[in-house]
Amino acid sequence: MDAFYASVELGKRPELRGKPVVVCGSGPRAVVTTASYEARKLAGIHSAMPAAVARRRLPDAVYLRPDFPAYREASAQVMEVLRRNVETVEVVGLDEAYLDLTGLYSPKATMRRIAAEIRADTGLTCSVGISESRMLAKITSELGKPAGLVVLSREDALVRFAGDSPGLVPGIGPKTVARLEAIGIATLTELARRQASELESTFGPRSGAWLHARGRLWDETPITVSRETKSQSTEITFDVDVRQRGELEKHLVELAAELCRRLAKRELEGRTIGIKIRLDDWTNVSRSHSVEAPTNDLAVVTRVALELLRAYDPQRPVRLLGVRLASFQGEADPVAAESEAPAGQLRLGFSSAA
DNA sequence: TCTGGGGTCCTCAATCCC
DNA sequence: TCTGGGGATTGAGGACCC
Repeated sequence: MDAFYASVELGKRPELRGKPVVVCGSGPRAVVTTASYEARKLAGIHSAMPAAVARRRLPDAVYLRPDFPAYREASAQVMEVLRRNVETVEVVGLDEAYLDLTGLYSPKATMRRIAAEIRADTGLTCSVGISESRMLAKITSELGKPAGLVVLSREDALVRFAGDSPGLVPGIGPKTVARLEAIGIATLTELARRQASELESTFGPRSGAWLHARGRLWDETPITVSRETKSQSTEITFDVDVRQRGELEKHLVELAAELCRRLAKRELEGRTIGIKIRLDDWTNVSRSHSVEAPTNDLAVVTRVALELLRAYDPQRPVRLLGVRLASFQGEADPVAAESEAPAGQLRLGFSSAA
């Protein structure tokens, strides 16, 4: 979806159309969640940018608090359109999905129709990429933003992106780009030319093999209809770093209560209770402990979380505090039953409606 | 006024068990 | 009995994504 949160806001308040709109939190440490294309164009505002920087660059933009219930509602409508048109839909976050178009007579016509339906039902636009794999569909969908539809084969992509940074591939982030550059790899073509053995010795067997495949824009990740929840967490970044242990413990108790409330709602129970701490110097620390039996019991989660905090006993001011539960038991979540897309002999096209 | 919140997956080391 | 090699599990840390 294009500038999803901002676009939903524009639907709620059409009088803002054409103006730069930025969705972000209100605190001193808030970051930008979404910027409308006007805000991007005018001042280079993008998601994850500190809200304070955005306000300095573009004081006259419209700044809005996120309204997640509205985004969830809009997202559900969009996904409903996808599911009524295509059998295998993998939802990734509120504003992105992969569709298995294998076997369709005309993937392009189908996606044009779906995009039009989404627009008719929700007033929102999306960008579509159609290609031979999940990864290529995603890369391709970026080319058409906003509201575009692009079809690109792997063969054409290899030519088109030959001189681009490997960072173009989803999953290759800034750290990996830097490590690749350090061994003389700055372009996709250079990555594609390296032996698997060399990449494996630098990055380890799994990551090396993965990079070797991605360098040739090769990807066989299946489209999976639904995924099991592996963990759930709640965290808070304080407006001002916290030094007092008592205050930290008070926040931890509140976080545990919030987490348990959400876990209970989804009937999730887990064995591994963890805490996460970010200190003022940005070092991250996590501690966890596994209990005998799966639980979402407030008393147990709170007790273990407090024990972990007391054992670690932060020696610097704390910026962020979080609680997490993981190692969930099998079929606790009714919507989480795993199901995989049919393998599809003739992989004509996958598409991403990112 | 520098850097959110909610996730997934991977690596590596230690430990236990077969 | 000694030794070694695998798995599986835990725990910590980090990269990455929406």
